[in-house]
Amino acid sequence: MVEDTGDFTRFPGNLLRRCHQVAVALFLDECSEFNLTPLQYAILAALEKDGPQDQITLGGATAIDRTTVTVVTRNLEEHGLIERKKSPRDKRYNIVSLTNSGREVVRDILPAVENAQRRIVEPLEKEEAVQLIMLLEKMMAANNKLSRAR
Amino acid sequence: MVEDTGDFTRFPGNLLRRCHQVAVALFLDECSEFNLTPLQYAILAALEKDGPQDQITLGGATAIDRTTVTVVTRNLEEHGLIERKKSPRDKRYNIVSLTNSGREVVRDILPAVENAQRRIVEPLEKEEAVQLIMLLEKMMAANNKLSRAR
DNA sequence: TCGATATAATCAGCATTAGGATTAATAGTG
DNA sequence: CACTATTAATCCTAATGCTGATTATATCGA
Repeated sequence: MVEDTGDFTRFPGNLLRRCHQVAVALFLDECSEFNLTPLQYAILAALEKDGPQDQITLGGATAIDRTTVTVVTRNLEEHGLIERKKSPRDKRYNIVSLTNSGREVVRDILPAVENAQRRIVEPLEKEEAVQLIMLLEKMMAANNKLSRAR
Repeated sequence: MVEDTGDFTRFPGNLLRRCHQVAVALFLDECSEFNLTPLQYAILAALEKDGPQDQITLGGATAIDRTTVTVVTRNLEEHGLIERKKSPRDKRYNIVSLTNSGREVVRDILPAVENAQRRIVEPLEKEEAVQLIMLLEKMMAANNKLSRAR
């Protein structure tokens, strides 16, 4: 019996990488007309839900690393979907807020985003999809502290 | 009833992104002394399993995009873990093979890689972990064609 | 044989993810 | 008040991932 050097392609880490690839591809496919990436959408959705906030808070709400938040928000600002202003109280903070244009986009894109999410779990039975989401949330909650963007 | 603009943080795509983040972080933590990333390991493991092969085949075996294979193999070559030679039969092909040093590393690192995989699913019950792997594989198999690295 | 087609690898460019260093600003302590 | 520590944002670097273009090579059909 030599066969216990597991097949790497079936390791959880590798499966998560590939499923994530697929999820991004489906998102981009469904949302192509809006020219928004998953991260850009996550930022806009967080701003719509919780209102204007600084970049660290935004990173916490979306689980996006602080340096990535810098890049993504700069990009969204250049496209006119958000504004960034230094807080007058504490000039270290950039307060990020939706523009009217951004508010419009984040609403209009929602059906496409939901289609993408549907397609991601489409190969699964309904109960399986529910189960998957539950398991992923459980894993994530426990390993919360491991990625810099809490 | 207004509450059907779902919470983006619980969408499958977002959960997959975050779980993948965690998986990469755990891999790097466990394997830090070997200075190998998950993709570098995937390439070495595929070479150990299937022997010397061209970059397209390698990309197929690991589900890594062809341009990423170019970057990762160049890096591994610079570190002396693999060799790349033009096939004499067809000079379009780079035939990639493990060096002795690479063969050594891919064997020595295995326990650390397995520890990482264990830690990824550690928050789950044993049957839950099995279920998760099954569900991820099912999703992936069905959406196979969606990412360039088949 | 010549021309069109196909294929492997690479490159350029952009987005995502993170670590580490730096800068600017604030807060806290003696 | 001055010195220290902390914190938010940014920059640099590097790895991952994909699109599209280019180059070199090979193949197939007329």
